[in-house]
Amino acid sequence: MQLYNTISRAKEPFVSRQPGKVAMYVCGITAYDLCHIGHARSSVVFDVLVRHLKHLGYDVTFVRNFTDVDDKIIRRANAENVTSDVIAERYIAAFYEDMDKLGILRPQAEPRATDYVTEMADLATRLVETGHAYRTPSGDVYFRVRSFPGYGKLSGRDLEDMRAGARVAPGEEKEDPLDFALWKASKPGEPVWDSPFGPGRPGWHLECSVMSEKLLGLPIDIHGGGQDLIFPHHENEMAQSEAASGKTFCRFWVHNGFVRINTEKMSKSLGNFVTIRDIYQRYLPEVLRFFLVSSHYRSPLDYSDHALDEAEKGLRRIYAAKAQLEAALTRSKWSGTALPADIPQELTRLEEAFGAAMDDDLNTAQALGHVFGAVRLAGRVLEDKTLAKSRETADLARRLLADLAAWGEELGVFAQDSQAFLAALKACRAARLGIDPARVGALVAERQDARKAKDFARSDAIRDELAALGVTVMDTPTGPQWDVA
RNA sequence: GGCGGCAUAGCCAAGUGGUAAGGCAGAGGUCUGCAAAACCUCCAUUCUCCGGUUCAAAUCCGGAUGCCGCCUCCA
Repeated sequence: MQLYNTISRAKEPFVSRQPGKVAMYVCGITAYDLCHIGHARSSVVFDVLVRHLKHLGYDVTFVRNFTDVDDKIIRRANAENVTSDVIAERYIAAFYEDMDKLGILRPQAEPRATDYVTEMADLATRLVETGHAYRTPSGDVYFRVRSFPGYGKLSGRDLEDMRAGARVAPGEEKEDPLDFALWKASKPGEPVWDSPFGPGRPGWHLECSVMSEKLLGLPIDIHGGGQDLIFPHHENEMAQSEAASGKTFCRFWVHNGFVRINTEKMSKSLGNFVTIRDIYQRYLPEVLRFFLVSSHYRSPLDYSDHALDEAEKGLRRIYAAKAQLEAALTRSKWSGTALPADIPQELTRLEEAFGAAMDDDLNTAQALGHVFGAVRLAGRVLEDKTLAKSRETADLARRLLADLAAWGEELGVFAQDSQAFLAALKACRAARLGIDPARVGALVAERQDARKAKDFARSDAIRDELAALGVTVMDTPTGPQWDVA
């Protein structure tokens, strides 16, 4: 497959360091608050990447960390008068709750920074010994940026440009304003560990360097995260790891685009974030996931209720097609009518196109276009009264269902029982719009009585009443069905 | 100030040299008591604007305009 590599700014053919095996590391969350849609996007993007690599036959070792020591966690812990680990545990549990509903597969390892403090101090020690880092009188340890010639190669800037940046303020004890902390001397009210540098705590960038090397070995195949991590986090990780090991740190750097709200980045600092839980109150988790995979992972994605409404409609149509295919297969007698050859050929084309889209830097938006192609194909065949009875149609329907399952496996959608999903969706939409199912049910029954009595004026009047509530009625061979308009 | 990205129909969104996927909305039709759903058909001679390269450009180059991001914690 082709994968866009941030460091080369180009799509490259993905080749793993070891045939058939992929070592992948993604920066996880800092556990200090509930996750928002931006976290959902990042998680879904790398989940889809893992799923696609597995589909291609790779044995994927996926590591995603939890940052459980950090300024923001400490601040929150102090505000609530509890320890940092209480805060971290709380938000890690919340993370799992949110992400499990989104269908995010669990990684092979989920290391926590606090379990690797000794190794982090060791790495800092090595860097000091080799001249890549230095200690300060107050007990901090800084990475010496100018000791690493490649600094800036990931984010595409050079040291002089960065130094010219007006907002880089020199730290009092730093040799260079760009030097960053590997170890911070202890301060009152902060978690503390012993180290060769005295009591303190590790800097943020160190944990990913240590845990990726320890759990995966260098060079790792894929390192992922949001685009906001490119600088300084990933640049610093790479500098530390490569300076210490002399090896390439990572072969493919993959970064997802931001979720925006009113064309601005959604972020904690701007305060314009919507939590995953906010969404779950009004939309099914799978709707959120479908929305997230409906555009390319590197593009900015504008969040709005309207966009989720559209995703919901699209997903509903696919599940409705799945239900229709399943219903068609319940027929007991089949005819020998031949299906026109172009129909299975069209499906073959769609199957190939889906795979090609996924192989092209995970083009899920294009892949989804082919899913809809299959949905239309299913409708076309099932709509034809003669073809619908054909044994060859049954074969095609089974193949379409298998395709939907396989495609859904890669994208992490379409896996639910179709009837259960459609019922849940209906209930969710009714609740969102304040529609009372009992009242609707009574009106539908009343309308059906009127229809049986051929009192169409009355039945149409009831339908208008239902429409005013936001409900549409469908008369099917098995009786009336209603849904939220 | 430095570095980078984006600009495609009413809305969302694929498409990196060969003549504009897909979804939503909309119009007409089939079906239906009428509808809805589903299906069929239609819906960008054109890709922010101005130049240039080329037989050929939404796609490459230069410029303009607008929006966004990173440079500070951030997926």
